[in-house]
Amino acid sequence: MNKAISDKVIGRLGQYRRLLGRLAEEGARFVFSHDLASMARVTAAQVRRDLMVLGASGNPAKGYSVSGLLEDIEAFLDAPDGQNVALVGVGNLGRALLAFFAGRSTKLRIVAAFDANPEKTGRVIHGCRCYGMDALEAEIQREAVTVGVIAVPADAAQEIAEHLIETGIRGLLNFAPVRLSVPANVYVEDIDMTVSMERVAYMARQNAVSLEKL
Amino acid sequence: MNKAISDKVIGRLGQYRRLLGRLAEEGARFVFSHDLASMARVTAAQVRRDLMVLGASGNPAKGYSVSGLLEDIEAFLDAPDGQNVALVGVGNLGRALLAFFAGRSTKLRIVAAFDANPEKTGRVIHGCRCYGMDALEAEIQREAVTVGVIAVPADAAQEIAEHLIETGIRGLLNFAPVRLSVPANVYVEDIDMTVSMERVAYMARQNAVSLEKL
DNA sequence: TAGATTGTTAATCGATTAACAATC
DNA sequence: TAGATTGTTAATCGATTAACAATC
Repeated sequence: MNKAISDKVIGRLGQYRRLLGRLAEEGARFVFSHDLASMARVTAAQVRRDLMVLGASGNPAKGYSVSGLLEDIEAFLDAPDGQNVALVGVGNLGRALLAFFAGRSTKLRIVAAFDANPEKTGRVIHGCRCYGMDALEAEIQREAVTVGVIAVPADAAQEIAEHLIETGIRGLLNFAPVRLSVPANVYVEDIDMTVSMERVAYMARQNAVSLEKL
Repeated sequence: MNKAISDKVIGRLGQYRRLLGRLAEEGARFVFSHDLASMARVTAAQVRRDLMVLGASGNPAKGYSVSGLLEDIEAFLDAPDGQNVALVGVGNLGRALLAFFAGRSTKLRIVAAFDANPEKTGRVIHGCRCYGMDALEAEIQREAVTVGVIAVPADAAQEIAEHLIETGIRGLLNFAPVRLSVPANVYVEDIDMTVSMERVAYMARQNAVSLEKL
């Protein structure tokens, strides 16, 4: 029924949560839509609309309750029992991801890492055990993994994606610079650092040029 | 004058280039819009529109020339003399980025890395020299850096961004999970892995649920 | 030629924003 | 109360897609 909620809204809710967490630490009890808006770089109307979608409500005099909003967003975004994540590819990027997410959240845990290179398997990196590719299916099922992270070279990514989907995974975070072809019931988010870097470079140049014109 | 070109188009052109590079390696001379479309997960009309914006043209009988398109996209996306990039933050992620971009492109080079931790400076990592923060301004000017990559913890990111902007940088790729506040003439692209991971987890759950309903 | 694709305009779609009555 | 914000609908905006004449 809440199928209509787009991934953009989900992303913004994630951002609001982070800001609210910071506000809660600072001891703030209430927050207005425009405060969240300026911190998340969206409009106040957008914030109100997102919170309306969420079913959260505020008060014209005080704004929204920080703790209430945090609870509402958590109830919406998080799986009650958390979700387990598997990482494939323990190269530089893979290890950075393990470090980045280690202990960051109790709801999303990278519980297993996999690599084709035997030198990288059999150890524990940033608290995560690394297995060979032959252990993939068994470990994913044992740990009830629902999210896969692909951090392998471009030419291996499609095969790995198919392998992960076969085990039942329905969400992939893909760092390989290729477009994966997947069934419609699998969500893929691409983080394409090559494209991002090129885009930033182009836009930087445009901004530098427009500066010269002044 | 080509100010109207959005960053979305820039991103797609980057993707087309990658696909075209692969096609060129395979020896393909010509390509139809629908071939590029299926590989880049967009519509054929979208591809034609993007190429029209670029000023490239094709032929109803043969399609587009692979090499011609590559040249056109390069002429559009790349700075003739290349652009230099500076990385700030030589942690796990920073080192992964150095490895990822090392030797990948002759047009975009990470020419200097900076870190506040003296243990990380004074060495060369994946071909890139690492400096202390005090060398930032001098090195950026010496190397004529135009793009900055921020790979520091969230609480240091805003300060670093301001520092980079002071040196004249107009494009930032930000991996820190904060929204940077920057002047309008600075382009920031956020790669927020926390938000991405949460979104994938949510969508994976939705897809798993809709699967159960069948 | 017949059939398919390009180039480009018009129509559609979805998301964002503006607006304002209701509320505190 | 007066002033500001919330909740929500209507208007706007921009990007995507459909459509089709021109072209090979």
